[in-house]
Amino acid sequence: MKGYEVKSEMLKAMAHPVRLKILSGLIENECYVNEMQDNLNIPQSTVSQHLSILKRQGIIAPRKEGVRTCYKVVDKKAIKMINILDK
Amino acid sequence: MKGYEVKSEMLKAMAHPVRLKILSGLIENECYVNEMQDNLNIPQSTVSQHLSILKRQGIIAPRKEGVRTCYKVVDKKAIKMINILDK
DNA sequence: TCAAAATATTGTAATATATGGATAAATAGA
DNA sequence: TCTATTTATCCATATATTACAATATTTTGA
Repeated sequence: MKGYEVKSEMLKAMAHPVRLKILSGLIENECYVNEMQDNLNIPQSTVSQHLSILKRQGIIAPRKEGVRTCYKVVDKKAIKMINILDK
Repeated sequence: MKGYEVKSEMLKAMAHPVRLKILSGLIENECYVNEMQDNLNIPQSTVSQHLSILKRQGIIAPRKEGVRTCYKVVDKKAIKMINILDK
């Protein structure tokens, strides 16, 4: 059952409307947290927590640039799944 | 944001180890509830509830055969996503 | 009609997830 | 060093999900 748990963790990380929106955006272009915040219109701490869920699963990765952080999607499976959902 | 909610509902329906296992099995062969039960080794009501979550999302569909019910996967996207997870 | 078998539904307690304010940490520039 | 900016973390509360026993429903066959 272990394999199913790992897979379900990945799906769970993606299975939230805000996180799906973040991922869709990040697939188009990598993006800074403050930009996402403006785009999503939800509190900063909420954005940060959603990002940390995606990061913990290895779906996105941060790159520090001075005081800002730029995230991008690094998981190919996540990209493929988003594409399937979009069809 | 509506589209993201719809998509996240589908992912949430799939994002559980038992439901992933059910789906993997059903992709191989359609199957009766009592068979799944034997296979999963969890209470009947629990199996039934997982099936109803997948059914509500239109991922699987039942076919009544006498007193038994045979389920199969009817959502192509779900199949594709499972395949991606399996790679 | 009655009983047995298969499945669904309901009630509820335990657990997990989500939200947002408050606060902390890191960095750059004055 | 002090301040402003950006991001992360912590905490409490609200909401959602999960599990399973108990019960109901449906169907078949005696």
